[in-house]
Amino acid sequence: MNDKTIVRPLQMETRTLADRVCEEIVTAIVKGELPPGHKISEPELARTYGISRGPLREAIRRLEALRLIERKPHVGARVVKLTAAELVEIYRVREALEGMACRLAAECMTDDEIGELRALLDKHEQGVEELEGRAYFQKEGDLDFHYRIVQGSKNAKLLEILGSDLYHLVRMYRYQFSVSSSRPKRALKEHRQIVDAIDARDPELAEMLMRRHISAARRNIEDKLDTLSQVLGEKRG
Amino acid sequence: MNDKTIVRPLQMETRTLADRVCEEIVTAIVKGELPPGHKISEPELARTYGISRGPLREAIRRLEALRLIERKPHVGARVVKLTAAELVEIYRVREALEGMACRLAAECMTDDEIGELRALLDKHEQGVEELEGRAYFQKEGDLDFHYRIVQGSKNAKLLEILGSDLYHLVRMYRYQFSVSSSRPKRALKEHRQIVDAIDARDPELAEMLMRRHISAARRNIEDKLDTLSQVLGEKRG
DNA sequence: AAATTAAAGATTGTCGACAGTCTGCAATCG
DNA sequence: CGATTGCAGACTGTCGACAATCTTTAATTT
Repeated sequence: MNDKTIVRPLQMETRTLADRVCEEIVTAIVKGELPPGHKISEPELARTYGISRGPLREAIRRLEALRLIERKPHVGARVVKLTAAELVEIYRVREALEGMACRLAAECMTDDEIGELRALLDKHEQGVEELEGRAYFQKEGDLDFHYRIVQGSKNAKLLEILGSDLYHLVRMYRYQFSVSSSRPKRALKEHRQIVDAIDARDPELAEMLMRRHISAARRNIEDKLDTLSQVLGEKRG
Repeated sequence: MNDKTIVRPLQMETRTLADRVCEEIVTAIVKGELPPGHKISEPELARTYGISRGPLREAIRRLEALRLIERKPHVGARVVKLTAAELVEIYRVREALEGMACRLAAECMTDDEIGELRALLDKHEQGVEELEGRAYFQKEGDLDFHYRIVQGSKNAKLLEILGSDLYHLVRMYRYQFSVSSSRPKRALKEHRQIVDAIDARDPELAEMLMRRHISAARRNIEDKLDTLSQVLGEKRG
């Protein structure tokens, strides 16, 4: 009960080496510094981060759990290549899980949390108007909104799956394709409808709206990718 | 293009040590040989399986990814304790994901797969009648049915999440609480309805039926656990 | 006697080294 | 000239050992 309770000077690295390196590699992958398909060389990365192969292998294992890299025995690890089909699959899963999250949020979210959600949307609206709504919305704002609703569901499993299995991949996709949400105003409007349904404590409406919202985004991606593959397909077609 | 296509004599252990040990520990945990809350001692387990701590640590990390154990830095790993609340959370997630899987299965499943599904249900019906439907149904038969529908969705992400994050925990719960599905005939009837909806290529009905099916199972668990905690709660007043 | 502190034991995190396997290149043969 | 085989290099999988941390026990003090 004495000086031990002082705040540690600079958050004395209580986390393990593997923890920190894992985080760094995650951002490196999401930002594209480690591009998809890139070979992960254990000795090279170990030198890069100044650690031994032991902790690095632990970090790599964790990245595999996050579905950011894929490993083959005796061959090595590579950064995942997100194909169009897989991205669509992810959006199907998001539709299901976030729909459920939204339903539960309408039941469990506190009034304070709903207020914060509205404030967040107001901030987004500013961003949409000021920047003509591409840069801000595309990056983290949108996922912020979705993440908070998942938190509002008070369901740890939902949070766990969405947070550790899916959102990293979605973020990676957005960074690398530089997707410009392409319908920021409409998305914002849909977000407001969703909050209204949650505020009205209408679980079924909230779920339906969220599912339509994500489903629309999925169809948006499907269209883009279809036209893209058509253009590319004509060459080898 | 010659003899290289012969089947390998005895599937020369191409998997790594960590792979095999991980599998063994998974079954040990699911079957309760390693009970919930049990401390995972690295040196002890290493001796048990006759391997070094290196591969064992890798296996432990994989178990952590499967959510079967929890680790704290510098303290160690313990087998997860499945609380009632967490189990209900898992069933919420299953309701969402398997509902979506069932919807997609109604669109994507081949007629052959549907036929196999019906055959499986016939086999289950025999089991229900012969054994008065407890032992067989509770163990693997039910999850077989659900797993096949998820496979029928042709969505790898769904299969990944359900297979690696949730089903192990459900299996563990069933082994350890020895839950006797308690409504085998009704569940079988619901299963048949679901297959009928898939066969009719009615995605929305299929999803709704699957969700109701899992939701009923969840309420069943909630009731049991409520009464159980009531009984236990009277002691501590 | 209870509580606090200090030391001992064990365990986890980290490291360097060795062995088995895969990849790529080169030399050889058809 | 193309395909196959052998070899060199690099890399991953595995192992044993050391250091840092946590837990437990015991002694000391109030």
